[in-house]
Amino acid sequence: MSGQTRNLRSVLRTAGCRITGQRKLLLELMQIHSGHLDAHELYRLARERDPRLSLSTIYRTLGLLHELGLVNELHLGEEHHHYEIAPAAAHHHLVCASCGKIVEFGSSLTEKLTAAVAREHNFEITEASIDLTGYCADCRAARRRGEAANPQS
Amino acid sequence: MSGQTRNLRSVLRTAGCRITGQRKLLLELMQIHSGHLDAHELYRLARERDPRLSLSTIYRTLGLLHELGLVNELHLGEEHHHYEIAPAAAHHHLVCASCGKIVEFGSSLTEKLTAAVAREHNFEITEASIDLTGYCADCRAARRRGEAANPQS
DNA sequence: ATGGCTGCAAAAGTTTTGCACTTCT
DNA sequence: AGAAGTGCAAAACTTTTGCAGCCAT
Repeated sequence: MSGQTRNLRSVLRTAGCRITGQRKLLLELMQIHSGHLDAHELYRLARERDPRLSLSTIYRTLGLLHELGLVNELHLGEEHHHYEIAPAAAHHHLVCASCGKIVEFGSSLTEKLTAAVAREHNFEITEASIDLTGYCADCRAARRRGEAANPQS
Repeated sequence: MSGQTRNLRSVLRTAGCRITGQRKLLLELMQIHSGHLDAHELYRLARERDPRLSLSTIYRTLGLLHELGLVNELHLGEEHHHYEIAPAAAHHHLVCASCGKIVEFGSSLTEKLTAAVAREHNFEITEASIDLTGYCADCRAARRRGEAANPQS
């Protein structure tokens, strides 16, 4: 678990940033919940371990990590931002509208797509965000059985 | 111009909603500026014609139109929401990070992509949002000449 | 020791809501 | 007339900022 942690820390250090307890904690939490956290969720988790940690620190840290390219800022649902540790390989999101489950996917088609669009519109593309929404197999099955879908834990 | 307007109005009417002056105005503005407006921009434009119109009405109207599927809610930049009249054919967005220009694109590749992902993950996909960010030809040229990029009007 | 980082509190910005009043049908 | 819609003001919520003190380096 600490291989990736050390990696992230070294980027911070190289950038001339200090490795504080708060930053260590947040980095670790983002890795454990390798998924997609929003600021409040992260705040809640962090305060279980360090009750004095403030929401400003969350935002400042996420902003910093985002600037350094260590985390991505996602705009998935209708609401606020979500963040994820920036993956080495590009990937995108498939969201279940019923239970909120988020599945990551990657596909060679996505690269073909961005290349085609870049060529056609003479853009230099630096970021691609592909978010698909729909219903997962579980929720479709539950719906067929007349059950309510349960939101993700 | 009123062909599309009548179309939108009839959807409202069918849904049992009233056609008020405010709604007519907002619908018309969204069509004239067929592009991607945020709530404040729309508010500003609307008040030029009806200075009493309130921001709540903007949000309530956009929410209503969104529910009826007449407008899409976009989460392009980092900030607040943008809205656009829902196009008949799916299209997606290419945003210049320098001048803010938004280009719409559609591609048969996008449909292949969603179909492939749906099959692979056993999802029923209802919405696809593909947003590419980068630099347009103009801004790249300006940068080469050492000029600052001008934000879009 | 010193400058970056944090917590706190307050502000700024976006979106929602309660309520009295207006207006479409 | 009656219900849906609106304006206004206030609240809720997310995110940012100023500042005094703290702590990695």
